[in-house]
Amino acid sequence: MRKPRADAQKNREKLIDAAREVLGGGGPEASLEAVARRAGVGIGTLYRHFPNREVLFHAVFRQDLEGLVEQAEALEPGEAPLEAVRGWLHANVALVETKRGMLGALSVVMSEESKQTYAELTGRVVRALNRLLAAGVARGQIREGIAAEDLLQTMYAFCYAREPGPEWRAHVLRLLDIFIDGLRRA
Amino acid sequence: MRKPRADAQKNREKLIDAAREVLGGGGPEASLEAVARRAGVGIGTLYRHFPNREVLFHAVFRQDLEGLVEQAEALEPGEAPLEAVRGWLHANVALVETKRGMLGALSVVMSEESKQTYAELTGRVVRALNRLLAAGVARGQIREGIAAEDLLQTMYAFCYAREPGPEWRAHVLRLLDIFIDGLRRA
DNA sequence: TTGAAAACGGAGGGTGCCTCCGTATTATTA
DNA sequence: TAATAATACGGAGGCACCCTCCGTTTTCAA
Repeated sequence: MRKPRADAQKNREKLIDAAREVLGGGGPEASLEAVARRAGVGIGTLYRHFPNREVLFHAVFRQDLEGLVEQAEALEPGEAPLEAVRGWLHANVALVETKRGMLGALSVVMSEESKQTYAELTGRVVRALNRLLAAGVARGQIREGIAAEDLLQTMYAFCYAREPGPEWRAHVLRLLDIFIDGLRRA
Repeated sequence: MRKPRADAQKNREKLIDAAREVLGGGGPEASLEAVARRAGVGIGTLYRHFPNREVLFHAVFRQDLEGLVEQAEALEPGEAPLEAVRGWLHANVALVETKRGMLGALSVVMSEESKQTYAELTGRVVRALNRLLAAGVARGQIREGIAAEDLLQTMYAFCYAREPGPEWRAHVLRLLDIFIDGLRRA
């Protein structure tokens, strides 16, 4: 088993980046040939790396999710742990905004492998958020009895309660901020 | 302004029926050429009647909705008004089941005309349901303070709370039946 | 340096979208 | 009823996209 070729890896990256731009901007229906063009790569190369649209979606989404997870793990409670939480939730809302279309197009059935990957990633997020929450509680800044899952669930509920539109993000963030303010120790 | 041609009207009907079958069964992405074939009509005829996919969706949906409205208006309170309500709600769930994909594909922006049409149809449904509810209350069979809008909202909430799947309909109907049982005068 | 493994690109066959226009059908007029 | 004008029909054709296949090019390792 020889070392993977460098050009293959580079093209893979280029394709994922191109897909993020093209499929994010033009909606999940955008042409895969446009993605290949944007990546400066032949259509055959795209299909070799990603045998269908969905696999490509997953690759983009997984990479973005990983970024978000790392961001969460890098957060330091510092002076204002609640503000750290707020910032991270805002970033997550932004991700939902760009990925909504793609996520809707993902089949409900995932491979065992993807399921495991996602479970692991959300596990890491939950641990990171819980660490921040615990720090806030220890400092007497955040009320007790709140779990990371509560935050995530609330955030997704706000995201999906309203249909996409020009005001969507502002609306979601406003509700979210009210909720976050409610987390402060009275 | 002469009388509309009979063949045109007939083809329009055939196309709507074909669209209901093809787009209902094969999902909203199914080919419009398949719809035309199924209707036994040229593709040009389809496009003359329905300049794009969405207009065709609306036509199918509007017709189904009209059927449901007429069904509601035909209901007689009779001995068991609550059972009449239950039957109608079940029919509505069935409609949601077949139309879910299509509805999702409908653009959020509708013409003023469609909006008015739908508003009028739901108005008629509300009146019909309220009539049944009032009859039930008068007979002492249904608790007071329930409005048609409550029923519709509850039904849609159950429909959209769960993702589509093999158990979807049974699950929705079960929750709905529990709710309806709760409407009985204690 | 060299050759096999790995990856590349894009032509090609299939399908769908939508338009356009010559042909056929229908309603009206005489 | 026959002629005519309005209306509708069908499907060929042009374009884009999907995906596969394979001759060519690049890379890695011996």
